[in-house]
Amino acid sequence: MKKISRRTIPRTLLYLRTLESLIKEGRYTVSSGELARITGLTDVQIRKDISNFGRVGTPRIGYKTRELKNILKDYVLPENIIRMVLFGAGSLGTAILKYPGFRKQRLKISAAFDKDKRKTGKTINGVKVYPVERAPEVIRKSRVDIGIIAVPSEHGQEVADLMVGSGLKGIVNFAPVSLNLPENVSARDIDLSIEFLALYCDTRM
Amino acid sequence: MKKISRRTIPRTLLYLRTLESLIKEGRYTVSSGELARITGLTDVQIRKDISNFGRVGTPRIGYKTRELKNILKDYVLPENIIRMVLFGAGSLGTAILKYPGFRKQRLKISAAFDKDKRKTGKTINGVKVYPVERAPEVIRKSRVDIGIIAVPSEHGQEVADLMVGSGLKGIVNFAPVSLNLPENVSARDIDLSIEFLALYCDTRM
DNA sequence: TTGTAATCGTTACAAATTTCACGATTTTTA
DNA sequence: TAAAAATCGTGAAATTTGTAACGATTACAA
Repeated sequence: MKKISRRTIPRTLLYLRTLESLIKEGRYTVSSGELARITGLTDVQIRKDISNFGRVGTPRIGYKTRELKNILKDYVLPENIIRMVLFGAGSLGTAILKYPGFRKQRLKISAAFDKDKRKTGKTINGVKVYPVERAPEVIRKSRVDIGIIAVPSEHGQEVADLMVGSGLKGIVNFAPVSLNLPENVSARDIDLSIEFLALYCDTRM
Repeated sequence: MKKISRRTIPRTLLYLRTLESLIKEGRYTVSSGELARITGLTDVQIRKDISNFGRVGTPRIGYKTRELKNILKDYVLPENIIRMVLFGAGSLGTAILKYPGFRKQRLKISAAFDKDKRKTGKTINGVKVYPVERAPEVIRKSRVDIGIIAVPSEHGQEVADLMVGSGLKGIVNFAPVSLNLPENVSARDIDLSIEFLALYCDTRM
């Protein structure tokens, strides 16, 4: 299995999203050129990315939407559901729990945790909110893959430590703080202020 | 003014965040090595990024936290407040309206818009929710820089068109759909499913 | 059946980004 | 005062990423 370059992965997920939308519209085929117009990337890049996954297109026609979707899925989607847990049932945490886009993807939030006793015990969008103390136990019991940090930044590190201690290997961190993590744990930081300010810089150049 | 490479901008914003935190702890100086340990980047990359902004460090000492902060600010933060508007006052929109990290940065949401008459008229965290029809008028009146899309994906494009029509030059798009935008409008897409799935791929490699 | 147009896949090329290596500078210490 | 230690800044090398060019392939039309 060919090694896939770091940046092609999110692009491939984007192709998948696009293909699913085209399939829903009833489209049977699509060319790299059209995918380029839709996604804002270039046709060459799309062909090159797809060539990682084998010779799958047909000259003069393009790609069969369903076939390409299935091939890409093999590389970037897991066979089973990805189980996630969420820390922090504030407004951001609640928004994540209610996010409708996870259902189609194979993403599922198994449990949520919060420090605040007024929030624990509730169920938000079908997900139970436990007190943080129960996190290690609940995580171990249900084979969780990814943890989400949606707590105030001053508690980010302690929550991260708790996750690492419970065996999680992937963290998505919405708290605007740099986490100190062991080598074998992957993280993805989403700092809204940085996203917005970076966009602002883009508009000025 | 030297041209700053695309990827150094978000890193510079990260340095700024880190410096502000160090300053709050009372630190006067910091070395590239320590910034590297905190942020997870390498010391060379940090020195090289900073060298874009002039010779500001002192050998054997490192960087003065306040001085470096002020210099970086000049390059990546605007003089004035950045005004933003939000489309979609659902749970994600509400979370963005309540996001506490914007206050320290120079980011301010001036107004929100929603289609749903049950949501309009309210005020969420001090921000008034208007019916979408009033968007062009409100945007023009208050010199807005950036628009945020937090509506269901099937309405993403129409909202984007409305934003472009109202003169916005930057869009942050949380809807999992590719927007068709004119050349002169910058966009940043944040698709939560893609973020989570990409992280999952990272954990498997 | 042959020619033509559209599109893919791939090799070579270019650009951007990161890493390396090391000289220069400054503080501290002997 | 001279040597040592720590750190910066930077040109060059290496790597990664993206782009261009173009031959190969296929469907379709004449």
